[in-house]
Amino acid sequence: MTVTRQHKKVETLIKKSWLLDKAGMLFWQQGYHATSMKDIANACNCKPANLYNYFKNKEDILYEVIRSITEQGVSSIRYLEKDEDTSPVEQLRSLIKSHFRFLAGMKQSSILLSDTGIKDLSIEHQKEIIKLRDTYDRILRKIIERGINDGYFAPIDIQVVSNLIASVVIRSSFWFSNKGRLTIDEVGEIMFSFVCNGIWGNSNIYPAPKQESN
Amino acid sequence: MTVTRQHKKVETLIKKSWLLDKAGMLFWQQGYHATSMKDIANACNCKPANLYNYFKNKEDILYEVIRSITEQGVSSIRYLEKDEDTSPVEQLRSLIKSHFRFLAGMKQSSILLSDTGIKDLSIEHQKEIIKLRDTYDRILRKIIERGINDGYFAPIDIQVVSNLIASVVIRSSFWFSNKGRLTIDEVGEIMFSFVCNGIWGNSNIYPAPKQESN
DNA sequence: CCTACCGATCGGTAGG
DNA sequence: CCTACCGATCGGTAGG
Repeated sequence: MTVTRQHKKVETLIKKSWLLDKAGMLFWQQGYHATSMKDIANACNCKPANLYNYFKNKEDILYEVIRSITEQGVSSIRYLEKDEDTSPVEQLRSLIKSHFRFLAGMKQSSILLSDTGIKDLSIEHQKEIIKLRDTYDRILRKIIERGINDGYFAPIDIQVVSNLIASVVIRSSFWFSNKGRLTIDEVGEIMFSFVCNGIWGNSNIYPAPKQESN
Repeated sequence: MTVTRQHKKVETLIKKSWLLDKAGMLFWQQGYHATSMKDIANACNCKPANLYNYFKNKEDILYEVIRSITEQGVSSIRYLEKDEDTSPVEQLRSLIKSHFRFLAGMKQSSILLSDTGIKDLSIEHQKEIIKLRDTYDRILRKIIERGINDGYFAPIDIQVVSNLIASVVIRSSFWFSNKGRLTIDEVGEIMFSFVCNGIWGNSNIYPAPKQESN
């Protein structure tokens, strides 16, 4: 009995995440408001009314889609949070490449959906998503801070520069194409080099702690 | 007679651009599909039917809004196109600061509307907008190319790096706030320094032509 | 620049 | 998971 009930529950969850995947694809392709419950139902081979057995309403579907994407994004770099041993430079490289790999790897350029869709969420749901994003920012800022303290990076404005770095990675998932000249990891490497050295610095030399001479 | 007719025409154009301003604001705040013709009419103190005296249909309004924004954006840096005398470094600084000033200066973070709205345009309209954007990319790439040839910048991947630079500027208009700690020009300066030197380089030294020694 | 109106579609519910 | 149905609103037109 209990086993059967749990089995039912698991099946429902699997089906639910499958529905979310279909809905997310449509939201991304057409936009939230341009996608009707009928559209979603058609993509899922069921009737609109059935969707209400899985979700409270349309906004609830959007929320679950965005939350899932955001959580995955944060998860892709969370392993860096507790690590205090690795050099900040290597951590930054990991963060950039991991996050870019995640963003560019999705068939959907999901970030656009998150950016525009957030305003269609209830205030409570908006807050939850923003809280999740803050985790990402916190990890990035901590790496930069350590890098500055340890003499790897110049004494830059942490707040602004962490935003600049995130901007590069996030926005790049926009123009990147799998069919292009370069692979995800090649672009990731160029991106890391750009963040470290800019367009002036030598792209083959990565930061090492500065000498305390001058 | 002719004078009166022209006068009429001018008045219509003024009214039209006023309507576009109102519509653009709504599209940006709520999204294209979430904004109804009635919403626009209400904001313009008229009836929905009247809007069809100025625009063919709803898509036409969106097109004119996006085209206007994109044209203004390109115009803000077009003065750099023919200039071959100024140093590429100074040109890059100008481009970054001009474009960022434009983006951050609008009450609307209009880039989001352009990004998401473009898919709601007809194919022909999409092509026109993309063509306009190409002008921007071309100007930026030319500056970088000159910078590399003249020895100001490292021999970087022009295509990728120009995308990275544009990403920084465009995405930054997202998180920038007028009520924040820094002014538009201060952030612009940090942005320029970041692009030139990365987080490793000294933020007070800008590129000078490299010596041909090694 | 308006009133009056159109068919189509929307998100969501009742009830099984 | 469905059929049947709801009131509300949509973009757009006719005609003046």
